[in-house]
Amino acid sequence: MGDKHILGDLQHAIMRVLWAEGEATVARVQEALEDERDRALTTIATMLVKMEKKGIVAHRSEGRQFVYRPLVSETEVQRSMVGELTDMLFGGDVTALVSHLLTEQEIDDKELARLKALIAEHRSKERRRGR
Amino acid sequence: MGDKHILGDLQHAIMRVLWAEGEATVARVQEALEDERDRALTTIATMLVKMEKKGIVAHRSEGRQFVYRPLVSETEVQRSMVGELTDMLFGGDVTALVSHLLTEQEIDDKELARLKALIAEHRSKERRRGR
DNA sequence: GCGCATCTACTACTCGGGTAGTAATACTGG
DNA sequence: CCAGTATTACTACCCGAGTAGTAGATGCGC
Repeated sequence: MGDKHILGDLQHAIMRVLWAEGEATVARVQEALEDERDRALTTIATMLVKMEKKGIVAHRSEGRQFVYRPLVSETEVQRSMVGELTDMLFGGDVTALVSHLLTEQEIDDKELARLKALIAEHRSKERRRGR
Repeated sequence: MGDKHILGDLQHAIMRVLWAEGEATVARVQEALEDERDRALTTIATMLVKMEKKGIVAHRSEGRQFVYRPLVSETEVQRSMVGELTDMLFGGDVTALVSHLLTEQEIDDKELARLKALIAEHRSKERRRGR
């Protein structure tokens, strides 16, 4: 649970397929990833084995092929990885990260407006929850 | 320049020392990192060689020891790594990242207030620049 | 049933981060 | 000048991500 769900590129790409489809065979994963890059079936299969060993996916047999499903949610992975990065780059200070986003990452007025709305919305949500 | 300044844990720890001190010898870096974890001098030295090969630090000789200095700024590294993560986890959508921070990462009222202030400040800055 | 296609299993290799021992070298104190 | 110390150079590992070939098993078409 509280594990480090830090995924590499391919692992994450595979997870995205599984999250989107609920579950998928090796062939299906490969197919879904085909436009991004062409990888051998065995590459996907090997990776899935490693991922299962790590405990982030599981499989069941359907006929003679394996159907894989995710064991961690996208949100969990996001939390892990964003948290990791925030710690590493900003000493765990979330506002420092947001500040960086505002000043160093290109953000246009439209996005800024959405951010403002997000924060306003969040505040009211907090209040509604009785904070 | 536009390179991928994606650093591992140790590399980043070393960079933090160099950023803080401007430049430092191997021994100084090790000393600064001592409280975090005890690593052999040669570990730091080897890493610095690899980092120099990557082009993110450089050294000059002072007597018989090397004095290393950073060749990339902290901001550049933050931009690279935050950008990378934003692409990987949120399809490049910065507002999605902020939204995640608001809903999934624990943010208290004080931080929220600071965020609001940040955004307000940023907006006025934009306006001042004539956007 | 034979042969071909499809799958998984196993094995192997590259690469970069991380860690460190040992060798060579240069300096320093007595 | 000589022994010990500090410092870099070289070498060697381990590990996990990623990539894929080959082998072995299993099902399918005819």
